[in-house]
Amino acid sequence: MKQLDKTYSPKDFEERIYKNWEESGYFRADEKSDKPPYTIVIPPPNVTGILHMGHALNNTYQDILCRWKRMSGYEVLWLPGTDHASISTEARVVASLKKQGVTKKDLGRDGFLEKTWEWTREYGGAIINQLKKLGSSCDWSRERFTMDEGCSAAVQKVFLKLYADGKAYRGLRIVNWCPECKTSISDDECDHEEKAGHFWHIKYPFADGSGFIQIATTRPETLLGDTAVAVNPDDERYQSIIGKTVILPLMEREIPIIADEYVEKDFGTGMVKITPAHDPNDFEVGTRHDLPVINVMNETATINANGGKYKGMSRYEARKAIVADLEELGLLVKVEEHTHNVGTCGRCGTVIEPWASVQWFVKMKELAQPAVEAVTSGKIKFIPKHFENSYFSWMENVRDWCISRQLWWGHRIPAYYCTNEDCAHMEVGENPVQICAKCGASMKQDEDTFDTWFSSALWPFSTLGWGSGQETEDFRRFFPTQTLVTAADIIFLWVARMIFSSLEYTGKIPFDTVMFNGLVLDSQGRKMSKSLDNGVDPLEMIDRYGADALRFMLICGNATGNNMRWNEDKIAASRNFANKLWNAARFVLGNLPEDFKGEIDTNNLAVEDKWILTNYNNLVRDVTNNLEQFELGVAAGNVQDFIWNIYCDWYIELTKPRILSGGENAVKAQLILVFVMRGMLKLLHPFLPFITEEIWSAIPGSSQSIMVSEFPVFDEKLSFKKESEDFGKVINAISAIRAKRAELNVPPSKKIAYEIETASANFELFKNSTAFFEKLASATEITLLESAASADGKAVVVTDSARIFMPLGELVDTEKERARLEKEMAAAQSDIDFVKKQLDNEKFVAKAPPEQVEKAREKLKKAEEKMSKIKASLEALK
RNA sequence: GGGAGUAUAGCUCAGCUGGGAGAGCAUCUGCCUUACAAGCAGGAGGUCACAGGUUCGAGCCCUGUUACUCCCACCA
Repeated sequence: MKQLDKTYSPKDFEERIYKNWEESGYFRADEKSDKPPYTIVIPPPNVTGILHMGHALNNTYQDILCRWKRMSGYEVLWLPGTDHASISTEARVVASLKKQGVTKKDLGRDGFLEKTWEWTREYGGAIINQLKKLGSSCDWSRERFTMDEGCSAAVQKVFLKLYADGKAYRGLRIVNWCPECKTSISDDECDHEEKAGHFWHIKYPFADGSGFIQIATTRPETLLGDTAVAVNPDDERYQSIIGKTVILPLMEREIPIIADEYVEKDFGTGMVKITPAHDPNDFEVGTRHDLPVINVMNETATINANGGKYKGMSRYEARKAIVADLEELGLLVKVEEHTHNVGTCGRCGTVIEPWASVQWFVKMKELAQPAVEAVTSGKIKFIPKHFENSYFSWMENVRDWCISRQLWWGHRIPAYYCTNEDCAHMEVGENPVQICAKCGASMKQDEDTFDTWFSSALWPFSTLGWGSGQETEDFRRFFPTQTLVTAADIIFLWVARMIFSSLEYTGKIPFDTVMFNGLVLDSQGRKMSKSLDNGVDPLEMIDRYGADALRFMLICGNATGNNMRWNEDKIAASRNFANKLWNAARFVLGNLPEDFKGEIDTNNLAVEDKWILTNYNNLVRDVTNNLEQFELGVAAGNVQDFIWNIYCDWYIELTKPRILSGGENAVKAQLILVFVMRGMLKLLHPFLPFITEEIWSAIPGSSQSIMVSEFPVFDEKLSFKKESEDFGKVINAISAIRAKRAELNVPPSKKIAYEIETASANFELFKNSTAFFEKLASATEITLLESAASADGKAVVVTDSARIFMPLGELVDTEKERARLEKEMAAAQSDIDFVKKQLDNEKFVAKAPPEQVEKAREKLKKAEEKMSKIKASLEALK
């Protein structure tokens, strides 16, 4: 039999245990199993990412669910993998190349991709090993990567289908352009920062020389691309000038004054310069009025040839120069301070330039509708439910999704264009197209790749073999998946897109429940971030406290979806709990006889055994309930409470007299101790997988891992309501004695003979509990009495079933006793008053549910019994 | 501008469909009681943000207010 070390030292076994699990194949899902499936696909971390607290929390949730379901008879597949994270990875490779003085262009597309694959192989996988340290029970044999063959095939298939259905289209649109990353990004990848700026008021002269109009702008450099000035059609002030033309300053271009609803009459001058190539709203106005789109910037946000003499300047240099020139011309009316929100690149922080360019889009309207329905109908549940609101509002206002990115690291778009500009023929297809079918010129593949989220959106089914040409066993077996666990910040980027993608391509929901984990904030309630350098490293915490402690700290006492603050005291407390369990196990297992074995006999149990079994059985019911409701924090709290406050503090202590006496009685107690320990270890295993496994393996008769043992089920045979309630009287009596002794500063070493006055029906119960009073209340003996004894020189404590007299001689101060009893009497009286008031209220009796009324009556009865005992005690004092 | 979350003990947070407020940590008192001082026993500590309302009964439901946080939109 294995011995547990004297001290709890998770470092000594966590790694070893994980290795055993992996080698035993317990993580592997069997696609041929006939158990019901339970599938979770991991939110794939960036392939070059490092484990942070958010991952730790998110994966702990998933692991708890997987381990629980695995033990509950499901064929569990937790499918892991990583995301190629195109823009992020590409940016990092570009940055590292830059240090060597090399650019993307120097290497060329193929060279760059080769370099990036190398990089991925070198740094990828780090996070996978870190997930293992946490205890994650992923099926590593099925590990996937968004750019592996299968996922890439799915991306191709989806795009071809979208194109064929007319749901993917290519067009000139305003996109969020990052001049640093030199790519478009979607609205969802765009952050907004409040920045101090200016409002420049500028005069545009009428072409006919009849004076000026005045517009205001925050971006004067876009003036170069103006193709109109707009006013509101209902604006009385400007009726007469609609249709006239003005001369665009600096460019000397004649542009019309148009009328469009988009313009707010009351804002600024009520006149807006229209720059279709550099503002999304202006672009729409331009489309309505058929205005030319004049793009004045290059991909680096420098002014291009359309910008006249400003060509070559950066957008900010041009802004300065233009303002100066306008001033010189006397066309600058005034400059106001103005703070406004500026879009920035979510990746690099550079100010976004709205930029007209040709991109691929997915039409969203048709896709969104069934995705909304899947959630309103309850086919997909969000936990907590309120996150549905943001999902719906996004879906209802969704705009077409720009899926092309001007990046090389990613899935290249399978579109081919004729190099003959006059022909401009385009083909989209699986196989490369070399020669233009129309004009015979050569064809060239689109240089762009897909948005990373385009492949992530397919993750729940692309990873299971969908798109490989035929349905795979895995896909049939494990799709749809069951639970998705993620943070709420990617509801739009990811969750929503998985839902509509899955419905569109597989015809099924991707998962039935989305469970949200909150954020782990720093101790001051701020987000952990690189720029603040306030992140707490999970690996360091695992190193110092163990993975179990970290997991428990993240889960226990936290409501699903709520943010939490990091606090190191809590992880220390979690470690202490593990230590407590460890030592309990050392005591229980350390005292077992060599040949320990046997079953508990439910027909031959001591009352305290029935009490612990009943409590344990209730725990099984409660924890199962909690897990089913996704209340993981409550579940963890319940198990902890049972182990520490019931099993350790009471039951182990209660069994000590039997254990120390040895023999048959000891074994009887040990059977219960071990039975309950096995059960509670199983209940705890999803939360603390390592320590439970380590202890489990030291229990005689454990032939296989706790991971594959059966999760406990509520068992009517283990419920002994009457005896359990009876034993509560003993516990109350012992507690009352202890409190009294503590109050009077009586050390445990001072043993006392107690007299217990109680109903004769309780005599046997208390008599059988003599050993407990000796052990837990420092009694030499107890004497049972049916009626009041003399209280001279005795302290008296009252429970609702007994009065206990403690001869303490000089320690007892009669006056103090009287004062205390009077205080207790007042408390009892207020109890009685409270319940009486309720019961005297006819409306309460009439309207409250009968069980509530009954409960109140019970309460009153007990309170009155207690009152009479207190009164008797007071009498006795006189 | 729109939406959401949070507000409960000194601190961090629980509190399920309404039935006299809970935990952990910290604090105080007493204990090395042969599993555990990372411990044991006992105690103190709360107008459940504020104001109304519904109800026999509100921390919980409704309305409004305040403070903090987050998301969406972006009036040039």
